[in-house]
Amino acid sequence: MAYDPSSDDRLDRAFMALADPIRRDIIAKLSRGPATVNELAAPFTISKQAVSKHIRVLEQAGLVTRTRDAQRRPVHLAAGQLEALTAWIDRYRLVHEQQFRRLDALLTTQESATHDNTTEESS
Amino acid sequence: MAYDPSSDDRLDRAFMALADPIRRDIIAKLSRGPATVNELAAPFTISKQAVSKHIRVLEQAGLVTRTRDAQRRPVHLAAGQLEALTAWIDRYRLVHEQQFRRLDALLTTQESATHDNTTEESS
DNA sequence: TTATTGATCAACTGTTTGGTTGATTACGAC
DNA sequence: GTCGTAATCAACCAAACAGTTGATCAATAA
Repeated sequence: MAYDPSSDDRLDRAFMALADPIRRDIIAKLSRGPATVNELAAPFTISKQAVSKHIRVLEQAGLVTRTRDAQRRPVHLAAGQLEALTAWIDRYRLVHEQQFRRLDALLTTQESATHDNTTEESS
Repeated sequence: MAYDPSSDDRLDRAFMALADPIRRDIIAKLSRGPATVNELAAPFTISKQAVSKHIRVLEQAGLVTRTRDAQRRPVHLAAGQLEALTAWIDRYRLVHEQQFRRLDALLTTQESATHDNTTEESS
C-alpha cells in the first residue's frame, strides 16, 4: 500500500504468474505454438474453468495474448514480460558475481602471503 | 526444516518470492552486500516481524542465506536460484523468437502469392 | 430456428499469504 | 545475576488465491 504501485505491478504479476507449475507448463506448451483453452486444459486434472483462470492470470501478467478464431480463443506466448524478468534477475545475478569476485580477490590477497588457492566461482 | 528437493517446488518458491516488491527490494539491497534484519527493515513502514517473514520466504526459496554474528543474523544473497530462474525463462524466451521467425516466414510465403497488403504485426 | 461446442462469468469454499501485536529466545554488556 | 538489543515465535485477522459447480455468452452446424 505504501508503495509506488505503478511500475512494480507488472513485475509482481509476471513473477506471481510463473510461481504456479500449471502456469509454467502452459507457457512451455505455448512455446511450441498457439493453443486453445481446451487443448491446454486436456493434460490437467483440474477443470477447464480453472485453466481459463490460469490463462487470465498469464494474460494480465503480459505473458500471453488471446486472439479470436471462430468460437475458439487461441492463446499465444508473448515475449515482452519474459524479457523484463530476465532483465531484472540478471541485474542482481551479475552484481552477485561481482561480489564473489571481490571476495575472491580479498581472500586471494590475504592468502597470497601463505599459499595460492584455486578459485572456485560457482555455488 | 526438510526442503522438498523437487526442482519444481524450488522454482515455485523462487518465483513466488520475487512476486513481492518488498522482497525484490530486499534482494536489491543485498546485492550491495550482506545486511541484518534491522538494516533491511529500516526503509519499510511494516514491522520488523513482517520483514523477518519476508526474509524467511526468500531463504526457503534458496535466494538468500542467513549466518550468525553475535546476536545479529546477517542475510546474504545466494546466486544459485537466480541462475535457475534465468535458465527457465531463457528457454522459452528464445523459443518464442523462433516462433516469430517461423510465422514471419509463413506470412511472407502466403502473401507473396496473393497480394501485398500492409502486414499488421503489432498487437 | 435449435442444438452443439468453446470459453467465460458468477457465486461459493478451503487454503495460503501478508500483516499485526505480544511473548520469548539468544547473545553481549554491565 | 539484570538489562538491553536482535531476531524469532505464536496467535490472530483480513485479503487474495486456486479450485469447484452451474449458468451464460458467442459462434458454427443442422
